[in-house]
Amino acid sequence: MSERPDRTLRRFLGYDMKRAFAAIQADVTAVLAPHGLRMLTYSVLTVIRDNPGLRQSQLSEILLIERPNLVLILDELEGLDWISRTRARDDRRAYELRVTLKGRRVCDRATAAVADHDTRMADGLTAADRQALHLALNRIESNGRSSHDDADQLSRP
Amino acid sequence: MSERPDRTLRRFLGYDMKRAFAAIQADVTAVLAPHGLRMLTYSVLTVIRDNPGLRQSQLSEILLIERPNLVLILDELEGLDWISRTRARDDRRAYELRVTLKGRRVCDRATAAVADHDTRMADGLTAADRQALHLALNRIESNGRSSHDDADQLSRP
DNA sequence: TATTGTTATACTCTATAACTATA
DNA sequence: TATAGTTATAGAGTATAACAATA
Repeated sequence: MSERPDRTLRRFLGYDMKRAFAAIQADVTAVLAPHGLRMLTYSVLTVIRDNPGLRQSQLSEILLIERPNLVLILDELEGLDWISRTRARDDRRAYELRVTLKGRRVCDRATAAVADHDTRMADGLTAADRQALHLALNRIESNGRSSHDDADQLSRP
Repeated sequence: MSERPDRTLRRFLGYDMKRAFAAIQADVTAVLAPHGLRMLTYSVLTVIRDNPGLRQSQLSEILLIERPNLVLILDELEGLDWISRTRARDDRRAYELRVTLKGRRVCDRATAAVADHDTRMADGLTAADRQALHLALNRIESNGRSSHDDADQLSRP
């Protein structure tokens, strides 16, 4: 086996990103576990915390989670009494999502732990490096959205 | 719903990375599909192409794929006659992996397509931006490995 | 007729234990 | 006894179709 056995793949941003993200995911999963959360449940809880009264369909769009998959995650959080679903007065099909007092405590502690984790993962990067990384990642995300939109346009002319 | 409903999560590199990687993954999956490949099968094929005679356990370590999961991927590639498994002469437990002529053509065409995709996803980034991004991602991957090693040390003092 | 939330289902990727055959 | 490859299996995460209640 040669010195850099994945040299062809290492030229691609996607490959480096998959590996860097796998490292982050493993670490943040371990960080969240003691709080009773996973990446998905944590991000759902946090977005509801930031947007009281949010509907499930809105949450689904924000976090790019299909509505059917969101139902189970919300069932879990509701079962723990960390969020509440209350029927919307103006549209009785929809639920308004809110984080309970208990859920707020869990969410805030978890956010502190995740912030620590994030700092650790960025060790060796300057503030400018971090900022540039955020910008580059946002650019890539947006490039992906564009090419997806293009495909949509092509398939429905 | 507020203007930036995921503002808390957007502060974290992991969140931006998950979204950027999801965009890349969706795009590269669509790019590879016409070649009969997925991300996993493509990366396996490419690493074998770069390292003829590689053993499955080595491949497993390089790509961070558990050996049992690799077996099915190799079965698939072997079934397509894109790779060959031949018993090693010096160790009759192991297989030597090689890409067939047919597999080489598929792999090279796919690599050209993935290179295109990679360029598209990096649209708007300068060569220096790209270079910095590679370095930052490698740094994060390595930070992840360190914290994992630390945990290992702690659990076996 | 369209939308909100839901159920059922299937597919991919990942992870672990236990087996076989060789070493 | 240890290692290489394999089998079986289970768990996440993700995706789509179809349904009931409501708009």
